[in-house]
Amino acid sequence: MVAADTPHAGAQRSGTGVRRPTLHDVAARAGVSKSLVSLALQGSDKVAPSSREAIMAAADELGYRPNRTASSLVRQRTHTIGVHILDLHNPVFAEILDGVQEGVRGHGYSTLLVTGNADPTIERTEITRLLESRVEGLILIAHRLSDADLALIAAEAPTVVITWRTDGIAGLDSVAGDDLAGARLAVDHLIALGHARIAHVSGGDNRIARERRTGYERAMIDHGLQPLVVDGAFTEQGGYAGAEAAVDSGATALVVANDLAAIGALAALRARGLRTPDDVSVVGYDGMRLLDSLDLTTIAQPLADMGRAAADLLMERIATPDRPSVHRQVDTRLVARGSSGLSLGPR
Amino acid sequence: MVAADTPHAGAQRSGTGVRRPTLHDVAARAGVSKSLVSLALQGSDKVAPSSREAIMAAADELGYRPNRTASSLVRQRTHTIGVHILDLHNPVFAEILDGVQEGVRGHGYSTLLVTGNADPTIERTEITRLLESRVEGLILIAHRLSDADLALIAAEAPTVVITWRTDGIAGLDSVAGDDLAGARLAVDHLIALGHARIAHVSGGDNRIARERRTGYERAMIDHGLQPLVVDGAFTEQGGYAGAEAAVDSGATALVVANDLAAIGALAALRARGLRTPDDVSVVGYDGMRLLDSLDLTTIAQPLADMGRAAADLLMERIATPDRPSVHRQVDTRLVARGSSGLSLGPR
DNA sequence: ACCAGGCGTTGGAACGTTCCAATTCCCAGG
DNA sequence: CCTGGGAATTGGAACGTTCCAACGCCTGGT
Repeated sequence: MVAADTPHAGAQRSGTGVRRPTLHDVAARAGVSKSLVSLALQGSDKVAPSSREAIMAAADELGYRPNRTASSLVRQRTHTIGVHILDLHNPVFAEILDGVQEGVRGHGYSTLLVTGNADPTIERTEITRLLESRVEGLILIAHRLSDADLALIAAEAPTVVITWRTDGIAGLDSVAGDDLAGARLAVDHLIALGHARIAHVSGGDNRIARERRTGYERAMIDHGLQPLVVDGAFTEQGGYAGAEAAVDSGATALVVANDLAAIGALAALRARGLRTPDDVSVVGYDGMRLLDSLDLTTIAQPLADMGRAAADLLMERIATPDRPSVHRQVDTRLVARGSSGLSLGPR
Repeated sequence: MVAADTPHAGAQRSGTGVRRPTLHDVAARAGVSKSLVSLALQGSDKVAPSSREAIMAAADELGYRPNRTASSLVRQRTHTIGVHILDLHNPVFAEILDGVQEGVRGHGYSTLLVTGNADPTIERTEITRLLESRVEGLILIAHRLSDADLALIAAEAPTVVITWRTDGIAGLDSVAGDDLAGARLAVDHLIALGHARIAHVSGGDNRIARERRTGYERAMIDHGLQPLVVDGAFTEQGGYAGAEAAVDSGATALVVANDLAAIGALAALRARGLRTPDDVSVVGYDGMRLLDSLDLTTIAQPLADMGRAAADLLMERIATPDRPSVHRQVDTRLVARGSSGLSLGPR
């Protein structure tokens, strides 16, 4: 028993005043130097068993908790990676995030999470914050940044973009499916079921939406069919409105830009008294888990795997910062469920 | 122009070697002391305009980026709060997280996010990690910790538990709806629609599930009806299996433990060729956004608001660590949609 | 001509670690 | 009895900030 004025276990209140015990305090109580405490706590084998015991006991009694900020400062490593997520509302991103979490935890990293609410300005400031916190890498689960901004960011920290291919930026890797091919899968599937009036409910004006739309258009043309694109968005509301417009134009099948919008489309059809798939077939895109229960056909991507792959890629780049950029393409496949079925022919 | 050996803007590669510029470097280039640079960067008004300009220019040219870890160390503030989320797969938690993010960002905080995958051991180690990172507060979006663990944690950092009321632990506040009353709302609604054979698909063996179950049972008994509880879980699979068991027992209406399970229940009914609400009515619990499109009746909680409320509570407690514990109860209401309707009477 | 006082600026200590170089201690070998 | 050397331990510098006390300088009042 030493130093009556050092705080002791559990006693300090959460808030003001009472300083948390440091290495010094533990050292004083154990009767050794702070260096030895540091060594012991790191599990070094050059600490005498007797000292180790005394140190552990002291640390325990004081409720000592190492200070990572101090440690980070001197080691020049934070063991933290920054994650930016475009939109927490979309379960798809949450599923990717889940994979990311699992992947980085496996490597002993924590995640600092930010959202930009799809606003490039907020996105930039939030990412700046991550950079100031000296994250060792960055994973962007979709973003709205320009290539120039992206290059600046990637120059400061290894970065992985999930959701679309990004080439030609040093220090940056990407993970994505092939949206062109995926959209074609949907079209082929519906044609095989006998549909001809297949419409596309678009995802708005952004990179992924354009890609999927193009894939749809090309596939239609290749089959000698007339593309029909109606405006939508990557939201339930977007899918709802788009589906209405599409059936108004006489479509018997819908290739919807993403799953969320497909759920909205289904609601629109239901509201109109149209049955799925008897009257109108629907195919979504992304492959979120929930769709299984909703019996919705979709172009599925291995979401959690994408997150894990991004984590792996990032770890590799942290280890080898100068290696060339890598794009990891995940496979996209059609998961046929009840929302797509035999067409009853043009009405 | 000074110091030819200092790194210059954009030039340093992301990885090895090249040291990032520090206050010293900026100071050297601007021809002033590091103290003045620090002052200028903090926007102090006691820096001469000429110096300020020179400093800003130098910082810019060097691509200077303040180091938050160093700053945190000396200021004893990290401006970071730790968030633990039980399960990223459940959109409900994501919606709460979204509110949390918004709430803390408004106060200039970042979030360090971890998941424990519903395993108390992982949960503890992940939260330990947060504590070591010296987060200034903790928000637990559901957890599996014991009260003892919780008390230990709350003694180290202000903590808010979302999802159920937690009393009697110093330094800890909570935000939740009234599950007892909520379950009663569901029962009342179904009885008003003429149902009598109302079953409850439970959420398994955990605190919330028990609460909702008890609410259901009491409401049934108060109405002179016989409770019928079938085992389920807070997952689609749980709801699916539970719904099968319930209809086998002749139920015409289902109060399902949460929305995810309700979606599963709907799938089970569909698979059996039962129509909703004509054959069987279904009521979920939680109020996730998606349900609107799915036309599923639910006992709704203001999820994002709960997240924001937790953030506010945490900010208050950080400001006043010693104030008494607060429980913020949010209101729970029935949102009637198509999945619940008039009963056709007992079959 | 001198001094008070404000403004702008500066050096240095501190934050809590890690890690290197140096020191002490002890024992075996000569 | 001395010495060499390994094991155990230690002091101190460093990491990049913040902030305090103190400094020099200029201006204006007397």
